[in-house]
Amino acid sequence: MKILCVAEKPSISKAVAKILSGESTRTRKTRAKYIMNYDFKFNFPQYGLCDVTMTSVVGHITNIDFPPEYSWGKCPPGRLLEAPTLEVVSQQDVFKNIANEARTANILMIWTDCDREGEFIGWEILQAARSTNTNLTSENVLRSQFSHLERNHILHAAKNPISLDLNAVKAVSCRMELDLRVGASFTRLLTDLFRKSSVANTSMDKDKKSNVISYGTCQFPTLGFIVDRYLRVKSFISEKFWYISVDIKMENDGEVQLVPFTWTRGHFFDRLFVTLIYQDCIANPFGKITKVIRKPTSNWRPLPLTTVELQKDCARIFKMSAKDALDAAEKLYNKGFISYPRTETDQFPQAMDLKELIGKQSQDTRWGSYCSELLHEDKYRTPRGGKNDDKAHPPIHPVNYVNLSALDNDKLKKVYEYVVRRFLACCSDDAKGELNTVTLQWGKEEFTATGLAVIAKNYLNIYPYKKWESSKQLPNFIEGESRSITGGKMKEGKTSPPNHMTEPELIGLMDANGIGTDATIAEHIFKITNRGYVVKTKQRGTEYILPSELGMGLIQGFDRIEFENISLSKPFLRKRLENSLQEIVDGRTTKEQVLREVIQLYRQAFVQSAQKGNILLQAYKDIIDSNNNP
DNA sequence: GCAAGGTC
Repeated sequence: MKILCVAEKPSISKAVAKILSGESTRTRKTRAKYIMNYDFKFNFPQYGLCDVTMTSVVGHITNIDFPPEYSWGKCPPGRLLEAPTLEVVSQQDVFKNIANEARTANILMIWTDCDREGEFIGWEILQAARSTNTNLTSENVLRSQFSHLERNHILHAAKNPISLDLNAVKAVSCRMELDLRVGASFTRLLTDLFRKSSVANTSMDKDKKSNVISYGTCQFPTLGFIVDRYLRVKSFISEKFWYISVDIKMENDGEVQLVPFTWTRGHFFDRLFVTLIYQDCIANPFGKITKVIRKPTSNWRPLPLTTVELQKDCARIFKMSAKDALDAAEKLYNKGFISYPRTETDQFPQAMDLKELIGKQSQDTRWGSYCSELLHEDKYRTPRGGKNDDKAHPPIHPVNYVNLSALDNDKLKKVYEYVVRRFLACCSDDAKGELNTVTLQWGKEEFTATGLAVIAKNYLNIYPYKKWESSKQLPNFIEGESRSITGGKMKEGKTSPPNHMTEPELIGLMDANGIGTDATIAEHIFKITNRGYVVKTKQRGTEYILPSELGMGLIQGFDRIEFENISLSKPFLRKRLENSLQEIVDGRTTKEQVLREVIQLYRQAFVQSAQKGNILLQAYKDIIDSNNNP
């Protein structure tokens, strides 16, 4: 019996082959870059001792496109919403390797990631295998389920396969088709429209880095977030507010200390209202300490690391772009130093031997002694678990030790050190402190003062990326005592404008709204930058993302058209599609149904956009004019 | 020359 196993990426096929074979494989090179075929024997309970070939693809091997008669310029762009589509093999060498190896296989076992895209890639692999071996049918195509590479987990997966989830395959093919139809039709429409307009042509050069004005179902909501924030900052009007604050003068060992108390009611925008309350208060020369509470508090260690968190933190701490952070993580992964960097999972599988991983880091001069403390002084704690599990990859963690000096560049060093420290922090205890809260009653109003004493830094000792420090200690107040009010004032403040969009905030928004995935969020930001829709600028050390004139014009133009039931610049439609895809997976609706509904919506929007092209152009011209004559 | 999704 011969079994062909195919994984989604080379690293998985290598690791799985190593586990199943007991480390004795014959390795064959292939014509496809990065891909090896591993031959070995394995005893499957249901088939006995089998000849196994384990190989992989490198992500998708096919893509969807239009036939040549629908290429750019050959048909009106709107036709692309209904035009036939083709499946094209985009990775010939990879496809051929599968086809070759499948010739003599009795069984095909799919080892792609256990997520939606993985299911589709599994289906692509099946097509490649069937191209030479039509005996491979649903009867003898198996799908193994695994979410990490721990030995027993993989052995269990090999022995308990299920079948491909065809609903998931349908859902992905639905997404692909919609993204292509909508993206290609609107891109051609916009590009042709702006090219015909002379004003657009002369003014666009400064924004333009590419000669295409692309529309994408992820690009535009991303751009929309940035424009939205920009407009909120620009149209912000500061408002005055009023509040009461109290200082109490205390003598502590001969030293005079002013203890500031804050009003529990915050602030009000009505000056007269605060004035009346204040007048009521100042009638009393004394206030009363009504409550003194000391209670233990903790500062929680971080959750296990996801891609989105890695990118947000690298932007915040090291000022790296999301793409640079992911690229660096990718390199570290390919060298075997860290685990797979694209994951949504923020909980470690129970069976994973985390202490072994900590042990590997003990040799480091910076964090090695901390590792020893964790392992030998009973300071190790099982990491907290978050709510996310992509069922495909564990959280990002260090796999092997490397000395920072052996890494090529600064970005690699920073990201590796961050991943290690984050992991060690996860395996440490929360920081502990004591929170002291004193409540003061003055007239009818309540005020509080708080003091924090950090008692044990614990994880913070290894995790310099977060600050949690003791505040000035409060003097000893006694419950029930009266205190003279030395500084009771009514003060004025004003609301401050929001900041422009930063990359970590944008990543957070995209993640929360389902725009893009862990693997693509960075690319979408990169793409709209490259298209000239947004620019990054530094202000006082922080990098902000601002819309360009073109980016503003596009979003405002689409908003001015006011489509029915749809917004091309907001995230709702993508989120709705995401829900529909899940319904396809759950069998509550069909791919055809979703395609019909969504295409219908976009067709209406397309027709209107084509008719009202002048509105789109005018919006852009208006932005340029207002910037020239502010 | 168009998308978004995998992965190197």
